[in-house]
Amino acid sequence: MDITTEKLATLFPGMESGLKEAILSEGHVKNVKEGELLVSSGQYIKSAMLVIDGLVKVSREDEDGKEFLMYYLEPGSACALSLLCAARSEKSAISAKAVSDVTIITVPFVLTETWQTRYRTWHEFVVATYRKRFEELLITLDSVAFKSMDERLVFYLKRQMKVSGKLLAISHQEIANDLSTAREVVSRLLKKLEQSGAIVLSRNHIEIINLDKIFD
Amino acid sequence: MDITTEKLATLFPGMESGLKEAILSEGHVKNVKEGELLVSSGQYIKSAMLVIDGLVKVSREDEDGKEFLMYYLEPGSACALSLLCAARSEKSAISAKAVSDVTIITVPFVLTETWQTRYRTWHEFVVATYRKRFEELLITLDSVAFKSMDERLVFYLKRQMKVSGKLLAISHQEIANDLSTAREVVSRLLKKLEQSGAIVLSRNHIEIINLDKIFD
DNA sequence: TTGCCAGAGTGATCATTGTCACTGAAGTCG
DNA sequence: CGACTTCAGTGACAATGATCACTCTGGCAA
Repeated sequence: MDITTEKLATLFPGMESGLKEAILSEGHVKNVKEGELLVSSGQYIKSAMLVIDGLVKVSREDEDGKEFLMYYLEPGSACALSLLCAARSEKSAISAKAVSDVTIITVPFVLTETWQTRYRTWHEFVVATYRKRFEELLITLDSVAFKSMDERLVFYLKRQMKVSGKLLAISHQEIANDLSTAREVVSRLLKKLEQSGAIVLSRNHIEIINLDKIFD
Repeated sequence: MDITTEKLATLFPGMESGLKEAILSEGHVKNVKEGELLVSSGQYIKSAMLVIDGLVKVSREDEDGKEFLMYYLEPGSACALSLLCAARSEKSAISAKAVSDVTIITVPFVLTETWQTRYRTWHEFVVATYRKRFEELLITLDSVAFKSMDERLVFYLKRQMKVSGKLLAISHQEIANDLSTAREVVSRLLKKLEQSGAIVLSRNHIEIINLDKIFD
């Protein structure tokens, strides 16, 4: 893929032009096919990653393989983890997976560290990224801590709708993984939502009609 | 309380001396009594807060008053929230409470923003703080997402022990709040821990004997 | 076409947690 | 010393979610 300064300007509006040029000249463009992992659990990260195209799903995994959706990264966002590099974690770890075909730019940390002082807007970008991820993580935490499964499912479907529209090509099993529960539970709750008219179920996909009537 | 540059140097080892002087001259020292709130839920934050003395408990609250322990702030740490200022949040919010008598230094954001460029070590401190809180939040999230109540309780007691020693002056109700569950549940599980010899229960306090035998 | 398989639906049952309704027990303050 | 209040213990029961054991269905491949 060909990435221009204009493209970067649209994705990262606040950045000064010198920084954008540096990203283009120093960064490595990388394409990742749908379904592949950008970061697998337990791996060391030594580059910052900027999402240019596609959708990235960031999950947490525990020691025995259970996983858990944290948030999605859309074009114009960076992987905070790559920035914070929580690498030496003991038990649980993080994985990033391409939901669609994805294009990213990677920049070694050695370089981004020098950017911190050289480019004011890089620093701003890093702090904004932290803030954004922190907030998303808090929202995720809220839903786990305070909500029951049916509410969490509705919340999940709303989030899915935001990133991929009203027609979701996703299996019950996958939803169950993201919510860290069992497929049967998801099936039953989806059935209830269908009966209430909020969604329509078909094999391998779910059509969202209206989730707003459900709760709040 | 009298705060010297030496005191700051011990608490914030990495900081350049100019920054430490700036903190002393520009910051406001504030004492908060045990049990009082530094930040109450839903409030706007317009200053950074550096913890000098005492222990601060940071919790999340949802719309109907249920709360939830996020992490503790010890001397030498900053409130990331004050740095990220997630103020405009809709439903849930954050509160910070003094567990013991606390001394903090507050610095208006207007000032800290200029520090970002003026003092390299301030920027480093901010990023390190983000990273630290993010990791702690992830660990909290793990325990909620993957663990059952008895495991979470043990995890909680271990964390308490780290911040306040083997003798915990805390009621079952308070533990229940922190874990976002019911007092009865906590009572029952504590009883089980006592029977297994891991702790000793008394009125208004819990003595920790050995939590290591319990789970891994 | 037939057979196979992954995804989905469902009932039965169990374990965990939440809720209710109490009883005691230990301060504490007039 | 009562009278009150707060904290803790406990049994009974409800509700939620996890697990097991199936069946059913549509699509794909041999």
